[in-house]
Amino acid sequence: MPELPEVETVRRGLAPVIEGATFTRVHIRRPDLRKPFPHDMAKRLEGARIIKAGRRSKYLLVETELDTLIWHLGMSGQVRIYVPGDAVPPPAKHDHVQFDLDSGAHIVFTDPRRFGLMDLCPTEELADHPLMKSIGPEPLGNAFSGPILAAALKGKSQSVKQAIMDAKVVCGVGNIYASESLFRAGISPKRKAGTVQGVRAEKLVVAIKEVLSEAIQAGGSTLKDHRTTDGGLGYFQHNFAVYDRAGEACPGCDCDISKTKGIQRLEQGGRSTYYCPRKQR
DNA sequence: CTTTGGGCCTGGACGC
DNA sequence: TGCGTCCAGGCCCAAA
Repeated sequence: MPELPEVETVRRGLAPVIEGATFTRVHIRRPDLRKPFPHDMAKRLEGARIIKAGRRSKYLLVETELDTLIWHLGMSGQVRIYVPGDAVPPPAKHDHVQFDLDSGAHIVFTDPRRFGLMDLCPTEELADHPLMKSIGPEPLGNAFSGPILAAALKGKSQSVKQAIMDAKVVCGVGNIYASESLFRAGISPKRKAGTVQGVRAEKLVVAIKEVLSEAIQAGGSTLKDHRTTDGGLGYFQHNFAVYDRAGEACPGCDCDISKTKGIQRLEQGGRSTYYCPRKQR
């Protein structure tokens, strides 16, 4: 399910298809996902021209002349794009929302677990929207740096893994990329967040930026023609160093796996963490 | 204020 | 084949 790279991949797939187009019809096939849809969502979008397909954290932001559609893919959300001329199949069980555009394109949102979310907000009030206003720095932006991360972690007693998954510290880092980033930075997921300062914080920031950027690159390669897209993982899962690899050797491992037992899995805050106890301290 | 734990949903993988 | 259990990429909220 979508972490930031997957959401960004979807955004890049959507942008050339929807920017400049106008919603002609919005089909809403159930009253809610994680939260109820705005009661007038279809009415407010139909006839509105799309200015931009944006993203903040893991939220897609479809900006129209008046309102911005705030769109979260949840755990299992997928977006399919049908360009003009494509046949749109009849709605499947979990196809909850469909957008028809004046260009003849169609966008279908599928979300079996229904942890996704859609809301509307007048564009000029977006920054004050409850879902937007307490989000921390974008991991790929210049405002996310070693000193900024160190300051955000200072005094925190929780684990660094849980801390970097807190969107107020840095947004967009989910369960997979938290493990991957910590491995790359050589930092134990169990380390107390407050002790990640100075060079460690700098290394972690670099690792997060690299891991997310590489994942976006890999995701982008799966939709070269920008015809279809989905909320899946692209090809990056083949590049996971530690995630879901308990018992395996980590990349570049030179220890005796029969003795060290390789990559370890542990549970933090009810979520799985994967790490190498020898390389991460 | 920070931190933890439960809850929201369905489906797929696995063991018996 | 079926049934139960566990697990899954996110996030909010109540409670401590």
